[in-house]
Amino acid sequence: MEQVLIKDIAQYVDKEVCLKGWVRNIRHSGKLVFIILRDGSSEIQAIAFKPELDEEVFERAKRLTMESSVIITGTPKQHPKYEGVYELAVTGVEVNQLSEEYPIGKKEHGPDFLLSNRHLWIRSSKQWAILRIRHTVYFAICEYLNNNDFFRFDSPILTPNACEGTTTLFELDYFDEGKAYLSQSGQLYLETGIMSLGRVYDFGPVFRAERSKTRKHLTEFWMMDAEAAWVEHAENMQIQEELIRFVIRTVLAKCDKELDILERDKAALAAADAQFKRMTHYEAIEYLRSKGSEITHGSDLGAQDEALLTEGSPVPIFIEKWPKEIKAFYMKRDPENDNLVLGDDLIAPEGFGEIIGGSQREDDYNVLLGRMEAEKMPIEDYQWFLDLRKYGSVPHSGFGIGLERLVTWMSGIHHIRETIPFPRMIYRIYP
RNA sequence: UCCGAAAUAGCUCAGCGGUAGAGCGGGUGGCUGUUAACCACUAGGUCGGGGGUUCGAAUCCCUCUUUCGGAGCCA
Repeated sequence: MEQVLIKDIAQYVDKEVCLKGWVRNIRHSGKLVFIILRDGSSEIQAIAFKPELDEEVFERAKRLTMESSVIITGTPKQHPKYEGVYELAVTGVEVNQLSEEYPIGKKEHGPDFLLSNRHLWIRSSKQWAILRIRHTVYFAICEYLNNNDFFRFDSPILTPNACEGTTTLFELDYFDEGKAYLSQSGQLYLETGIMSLGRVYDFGPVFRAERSKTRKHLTEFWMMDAEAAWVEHAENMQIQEELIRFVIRTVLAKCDKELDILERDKAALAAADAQFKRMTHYEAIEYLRSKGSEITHGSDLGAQDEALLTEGSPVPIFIEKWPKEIKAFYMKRDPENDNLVLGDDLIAPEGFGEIIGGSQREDDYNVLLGRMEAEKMPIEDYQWFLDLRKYGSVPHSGFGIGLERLVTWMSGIHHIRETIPFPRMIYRIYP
């Protein structure tokens, strides 16, 4: 008998098949047992009817518990009430392992309990949907980049120095070489790659020892950094926009069922696939002040400001040309205004906040050295980075996307902690 | 780190000075169409730890611990 996945069940109507999976829920009604079986690919209701089964098989079905692993044989049928829904008329039940009392019940649970049981929580349908969207977003990003001449260029996770300041690094002992740090961004290494491959990206975990406690922060998260030679500020934003719009389209096309499970507003997501707005930092501050914000020129945007800015906008908004004081040392000066840098942040609509930070990079040796000295950075540690401006420097730009932030937005969920299998937060490292 | 909230059955919570409660989950039984199924019965608690007030504390006060929400920083 053929073993099949539940997602393919429609192709096997009236043919006896074998399904291997777990019991999501079970209900009895006298001579009937209803088993919700899930197998990773999807779920189906299996029905054991006493008069049609051996006493022993029916008893086994009746004794199943939530999350037991089972091998069920049966015949797929069209559901008597719902068109396009299939159920399985059970012919055989083999218990692989009978689950003990399962901790996660059918009623609501608190976040502390669920996070402590994250290893089991991921089986729940919403978590299943989010993890599948994460998978889709991850590969959509790679697909777009691969199709646009970017090459995968993996940055190291163990690094001898900081990318942007030194207050938020996880520190560890590295043999006799002194301290090493967990990477908080692969960007500086990525800049070396463009001189070999032209356009490159990395995608992996990065670490920030910030004592942040919000629904948008993790201490370990996955970031995609992209970097391209000969690309300047305007084109950099164009690439970001095309990439994000490609991700939106891919998620809408491939994750319809997942979005339904999460009750995501798909129309809002589809509406974001249109020309993104662009605002300078100065314009953004003016706009926010006109809306009643107390924010001043020269300040960074707070969470409330980001929400206020995107309120009523169906599309993401680029904030570009930032005051140099509040942005990183490696960003290139705006040729039109020496006080500004050619950086851009992309703010997602619907209050999901910043999902991309990017910039054109400073490519002049002396200007860059000046910035680094002004910030009292240890120049000797960054000699390799400065070398890039000595040997065939080119205008170049890049950006970083926080995978979990993007998945939070796509999924329309409240908290970033559900977008990664095992979230790492300031007060949580188990399981 | 700062501000706020919470901790009672395995889970979600009610009880807020006078005998420890419900729903879900567990167990036993019933039901031929259930879909967070339903119905009956049943087991299950050092009320986060410590100290205090009181004739009497889950309840009031102090303290510690843990967690949650928010801020700052950022993706």
